Amino acid sequence: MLDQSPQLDRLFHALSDPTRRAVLDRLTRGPASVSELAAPFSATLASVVQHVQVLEASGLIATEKIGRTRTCRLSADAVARAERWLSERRKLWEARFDRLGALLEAEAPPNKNAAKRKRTS
Amino acid sequence: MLDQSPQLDRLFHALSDPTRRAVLDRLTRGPASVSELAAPFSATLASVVQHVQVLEASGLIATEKIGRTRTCRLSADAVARAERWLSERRKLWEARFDRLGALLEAEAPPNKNAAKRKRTS
DNA sequence: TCAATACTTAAGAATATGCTTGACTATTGG
DNA sequence: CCAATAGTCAAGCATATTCTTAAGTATTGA
Repeated sequence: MLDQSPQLDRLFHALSDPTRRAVLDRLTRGPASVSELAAPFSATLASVVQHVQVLEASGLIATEKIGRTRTCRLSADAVARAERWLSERRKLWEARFDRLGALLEAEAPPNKNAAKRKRTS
Repeated sequence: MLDQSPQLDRLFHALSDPTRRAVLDRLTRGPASVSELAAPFSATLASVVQHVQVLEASGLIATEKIGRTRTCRLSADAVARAERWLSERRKLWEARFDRLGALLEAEAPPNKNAAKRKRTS
């Protein structure tokens, strides 16, 4: 299994900002230029350009510059990737929960091998 | 529709760190104490405590202190909430993509009302 | 050609994050 | 009681993030 950490880092970090999520929301209604994305916000164009760069680096959107305008569009792939990561964990957890059952769960003895050291470097 | 921005901020921010995601992974295998969570990492206990606090504030995990040990467990609800947010956007996007079709999509004229000002405050 | 448009880049300031060390508190086993 | 255990808290530090302003580039329409 390859290490997809940096990619997931960028993906979830990109999603953690409300302005960027609003940009994604706008893009679900279709492609838009950077200026169009900036219009609804109390933000300078430069600021929105930076958000767009973060979104593009995360893979959540793709952009294409034609003439002097840059058109941005959502990339369903990256959204699906983040969704899948979450889905896998939720399913694992729910499967485990189902196996044990609520009653047994309530009295399950905690794992016994505690950490012996402060660091593991 | 209530503003769930701060909650989603915390949720995705919590997911954006590899150590925290590893902690979540560990917790899909069952509850664990803070020391047990710290054991696999090159991190001090204090550092892991801080990550646990971030995860708890995001709602992704719940913790309970019994005696001197704090037991952490995954909260499927929050995971499902993040998953749902992504799923909604992906579906919107895919639905739109399907409606237009790949061919029409390739020549769809971009939205015409461009931004006229730098700020909207 | 020339001014407006649509970014783009750079630099700086304010704030947030993540990590470390060190001190401190609460429990627990002997 | 006492030492070890499991965490907790508070600083401090380095880096990252986000926003702003200002200046610069590439296109486009008249």
